[in-house]
Amino acid sequence: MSRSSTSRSAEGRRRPPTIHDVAREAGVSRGTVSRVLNGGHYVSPAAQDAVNAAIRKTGYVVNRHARSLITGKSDSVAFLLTEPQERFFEDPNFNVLLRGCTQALADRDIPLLLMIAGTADERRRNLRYIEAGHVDGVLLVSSHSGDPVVTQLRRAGVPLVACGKPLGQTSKVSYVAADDRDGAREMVRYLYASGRRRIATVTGPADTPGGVERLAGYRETLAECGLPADEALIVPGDYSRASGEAAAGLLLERAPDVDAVFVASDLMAQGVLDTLARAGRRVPEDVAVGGFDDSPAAVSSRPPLTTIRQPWDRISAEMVRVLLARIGGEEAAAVILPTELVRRESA
Amino acid sequence: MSRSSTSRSAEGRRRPPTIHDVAREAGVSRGTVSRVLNGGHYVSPAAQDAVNAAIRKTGYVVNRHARSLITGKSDSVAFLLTEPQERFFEDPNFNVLLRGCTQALADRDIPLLLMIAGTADERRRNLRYIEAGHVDGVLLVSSHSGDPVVTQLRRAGVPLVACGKPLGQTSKVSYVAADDRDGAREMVRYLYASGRRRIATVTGPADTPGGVERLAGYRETLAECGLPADEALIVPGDYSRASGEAAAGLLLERAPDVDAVFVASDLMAQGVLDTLARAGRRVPEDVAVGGFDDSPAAVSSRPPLTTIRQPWDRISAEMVRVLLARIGGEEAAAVILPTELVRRESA
DNA sequence: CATGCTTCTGTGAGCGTTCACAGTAGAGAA
DNA sequence: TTCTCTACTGTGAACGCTCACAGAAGCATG
Repeated sequence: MSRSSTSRSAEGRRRPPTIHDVAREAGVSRGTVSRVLNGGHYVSPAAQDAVNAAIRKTGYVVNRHARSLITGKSDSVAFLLTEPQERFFEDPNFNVLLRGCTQALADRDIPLLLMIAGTADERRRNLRYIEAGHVDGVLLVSSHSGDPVVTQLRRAGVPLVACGKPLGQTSKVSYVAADDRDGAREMVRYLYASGRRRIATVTGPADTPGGVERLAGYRETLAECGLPADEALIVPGDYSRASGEAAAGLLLERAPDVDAVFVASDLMAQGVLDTLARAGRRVPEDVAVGGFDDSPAAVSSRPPLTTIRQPWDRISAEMVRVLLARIGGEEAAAVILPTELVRRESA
Repeated sequence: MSRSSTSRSAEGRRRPPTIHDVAREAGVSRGTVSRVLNGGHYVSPAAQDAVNAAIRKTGYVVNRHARSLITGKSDSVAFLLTEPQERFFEDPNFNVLLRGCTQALADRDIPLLLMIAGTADERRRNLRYIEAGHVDGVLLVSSHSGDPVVTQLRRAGVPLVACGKPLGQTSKVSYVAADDRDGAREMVRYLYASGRRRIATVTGPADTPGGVERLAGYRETLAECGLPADEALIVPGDYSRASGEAAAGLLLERAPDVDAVFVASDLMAQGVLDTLARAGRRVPEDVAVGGFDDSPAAVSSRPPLTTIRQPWDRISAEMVRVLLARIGGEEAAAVILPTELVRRESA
């Protein structure tokens, strides 16, 4: 029972106080301290105060490992990114999402483990870690369909919330997404309302929900406005700036009379602007350009982009909320959040 | 001793196998399994094989909480960001750094906890968590001096590695940084060599190592080249694009004959380019512009930026290496990594 | 006065590891 | 033979917490 100083690091960290120390200090038992720590039910006010005072005095902080050992929960969640790394770098949305989630979790005192699974090997390793129960749940960012991670996590019974609707999932999995389709409709309607009649689109990848939904919204709105469906006006992209440049080139070739482009991401829209500028088309006079995301790129491009704002702050907050509910035993849920048209100079 | 199925989540996760199950399966004791898990010293080859087979068969994964409880180590590290949030969004370097660290840690099977401490309240909370010993060490990203976090962590004896030299630290703290001063010298020398004689600079904040060192390199090189030190040519910035725009405006006013600008970050350089374009100055014909960082912004700006590449991949790898060494008991260390001039069109 | 109920408190057990220690077997030396 | 040394193995005791349970009050009800 030696109480001798047990230094642990090179710098000499002291042994932190345990629940025992607090109990002794407060003149109560471990059980009572534990009850105070976990909500204070069935604890007398006097004991409450004594324990709280003792906690302050001793500087006690609960040992999460010991707690987790017995509860079987880790009180932490993973933020799992299964994108090829370029996208992580290029796409500013990830930053916003990541920060939002970190924040929302921090408010509940839950640490976030960042996991990046670009390669198959990394995926295996991270899955192994997650399936071992080292995290209570997973915030998944992986827009591509056919991602084996979703099915694997579901099979393992790990609570999961995806960002964006996971395509090709038979059974229900929780997700939070912006209303891509409606956002696209709003933008195309806006372009139409401002007098444009040859409205093209640069789409996202066909295996991402954003790619699919935004294109669908585009098509619906054209029909709604009585504009002919012209496949020459639909050019595929992959969300990268370079693909936007290329798509615009193709578009000018196939449909030189184009007077508006709805681009499925701001980054691609930047590329489109570059190409249009090189081709001598003025924006928005000759061609109006609408983006999607309202990322920092939208403000910094010349001219600044009229775009559809995705409510990333709300998305991250909702992802965390839904995940925690799911961990708490609630059923899977889908949350669709409204988007908003932001008018700048490009359209 | 009931072995009944203990479902833990809504989905019904089964109780994972323990070291006991492995031991039974392999026909050895817990101790032997534990030894295999921890390097396999003093274990017969036969036992080794039996245990490994049993691990594969049972799908055993060590319970880190139980291990941590007894070892007193968490086998995880924190990535602590103490910047105001805008910078996190704007600065693409953070992304690269974050990914690099995650990767380097993943290779050693160590999870990374992401912590963001913009406000004083967040700082307090995160420090509390860290000081409780929930992580073995901290990767600190906080360039501003006078950051109380550094001192506090040092006092608590938490192993720590900073990104960039922490200013105003009396005693030694580990850090990894690019050779800012030398990078600045190389750029200014390059501008001089290409015939420029009125070389201005837009600096970073004076309370960041990058701000201080890059300015010092600039001054030294001017002196070296025999150019007069003209304070009108030195304009302060804060690394943001907007501050670059403003700085360039001020500069054109104070020194209209400027023929080159060394800008302490690519982001600010973008702002400088904007202002120069609006003022009708051609780049690089009238004014050469040199950036710093070689961030994605350098490629996407018009014209693409000649800049100084910071070896972020190596920086993150070194940060992790140094931190783990420090956790292992080694002394504090400073690592300075060389930069590299990247020639593009702006200079 | 016994009985039940509610509120509060303390205690032992056990979560899954590692660690220190005690032991065993076999090889080589005295 | 006996002793020592090395290589290996098993066992109890922690680590710091929560949980289930047992019990002690206090108060109303029969």
